[in-house]
Amino acid sequence: MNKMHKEHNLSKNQQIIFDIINKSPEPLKAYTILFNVQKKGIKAPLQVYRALDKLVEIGKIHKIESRNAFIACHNSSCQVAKATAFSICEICEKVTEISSAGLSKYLANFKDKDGMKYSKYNLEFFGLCKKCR
Amino acid sequence: MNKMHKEHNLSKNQQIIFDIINKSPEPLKAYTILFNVQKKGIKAPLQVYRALDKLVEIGKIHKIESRNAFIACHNSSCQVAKATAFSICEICEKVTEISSAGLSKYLANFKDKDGMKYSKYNLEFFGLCKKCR
DNA sequence: AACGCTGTGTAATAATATAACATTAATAAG
DNA sequence: CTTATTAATGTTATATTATTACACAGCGTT
Repeated sequence: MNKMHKEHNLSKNQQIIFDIINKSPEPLKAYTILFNVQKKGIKAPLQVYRALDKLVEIGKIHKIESRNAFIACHNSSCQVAKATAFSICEICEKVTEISSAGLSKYLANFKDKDGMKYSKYNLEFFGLCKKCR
Repeated sequence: MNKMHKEHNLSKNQQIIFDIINKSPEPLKAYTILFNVQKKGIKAPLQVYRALDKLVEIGKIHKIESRNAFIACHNSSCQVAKATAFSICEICEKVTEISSAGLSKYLANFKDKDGMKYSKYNLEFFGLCKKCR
């Protein structure tokens, strides 16, 4: 089983929850998702959180830490679940995933005072989006 | 006394809570703080959260978003609570504030695809600290 | 069949954070 | 000094976010 890219066949719950996040124009919170999937038989928070955990792990979605919300990855299947950057509008709360080769290169190579490099990072920029300015 | 910037005279509750965070070698969570200050007459979560909000606002402490925990600012350059960077050890959970002129300059000047600059950012690096490697 | 692994279902509860309202302290303006 | 205004406090209740614990089902491997 030597595949370059392991295909993650999503399970039923994972697929349901991914679809909802993927279709949403804005980050969704866990309990918002729960509310939206109760008609599909997912009744308990844990069912949602388990799917979210897995989806984050495999890079299909990202968690916006400052908002406790989840957004689908649109970076052509972020093999970089480990290197995420977002811009967040402080008025309308619009969140956009930043994909900048320069930025990711800079951060991936960043070394601290002790020369230590890091395996993972999350960056959140805040400001006002075009509309809100 | 060297006053480069406006002194914020902390209120009673703010001072109590800042002292605890400032003395702690590790980030503290709101309810950990609450338990630790109940002997000093602070009884309710809201009293803690209000002090935390204020302390974050004036840059005396920072919130580690991925951990829901608070750490004192030891970086003379970030009286601005607007540009924060941390390294987090995924094993021992040690958190260190990064102060790198290069990094902060790079991020402060970062423009996205639309040429937009941001007023604020928070960056969290993850990896293993020296001890844990 | 027995095992290990992943996923599911359910109930209960823990942990994190805010709303609403009343009061008091500190500061600024007349 | 007095009043207006803002900042901080105290208290109760509640909202929001997330996990623990336990039972079981499906599937591929041994």
